[in-house]
Amino acid sequence: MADDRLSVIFGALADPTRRAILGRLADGEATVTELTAPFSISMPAISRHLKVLERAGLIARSRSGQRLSSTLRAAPLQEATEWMERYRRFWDASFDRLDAHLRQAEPGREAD
Amino acid sequence: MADDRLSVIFGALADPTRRAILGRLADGEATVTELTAPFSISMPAISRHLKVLERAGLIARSRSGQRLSSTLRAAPLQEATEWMERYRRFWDASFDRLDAHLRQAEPGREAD
DNA sequence: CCATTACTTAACCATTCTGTTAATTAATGA
DNA sequence: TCATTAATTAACAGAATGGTTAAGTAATGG
Repeated sequence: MADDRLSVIFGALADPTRRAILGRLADGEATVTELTAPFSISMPAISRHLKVLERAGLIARSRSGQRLSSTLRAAPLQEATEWMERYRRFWDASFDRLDAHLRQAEPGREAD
Repeated sequence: MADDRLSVIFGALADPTRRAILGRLADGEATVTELTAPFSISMPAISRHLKVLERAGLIARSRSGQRLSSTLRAAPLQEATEWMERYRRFWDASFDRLDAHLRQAEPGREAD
């Protein structure tokens, strides 16, 4: 995967296990053991998913004794959303001028 | 990559070349040749990027004679955005109740 | 028809990803 | 101090990714 910021963020979100982990963390911080429990994969596998999420800035980790807790950090989701905003006009009801431009560019085709 | 819908969408967005292609298509449809021009990679490589985008529903393709045009389809971005909405409260100013819950879950830690 | 243009498919290669099990490190607590 | 618990690191395997060049397919136009 490319190592630019958005690629790292989208890449982190491109895995259902990692998205499920974020879902769990929305209910509050959790240890690696707790995050492993709901899944049928090994702890080392979860450990590496957490590293991917951490690299993307989607979680922060803090040790308290033996336990290593992960906390959700949603700022990167905002970055991702902001990137997508650029395309919002393509799915919005207010399609207007641009829609016209596209139709004109290939007159024979209708939007599906 | 997992083949569930969101993974396919996020996976498609996790590559800078593919995001650049979407950026180009925001200005109107384009042929494979036109999409290849700005990059230093081969046409077969672009062709496969387009397949990935098509699988994600991010582009639609239509042949008109020899030319095979790609058009932006932003609906999947809306799906992705809707998934992220679930986490909006974590980056929003209106942090309120949830923020309190998180602080309580690990009293010794402050949000960064 | 036949050369050219537009694009895809095939075959290959290197790298990265996701999982495994086994070994290691670090902190606790009896 | 030493066994236990929590988690990471190491070493490995298989599949997926992203690029290449070469070959194949399809439409055009002279």
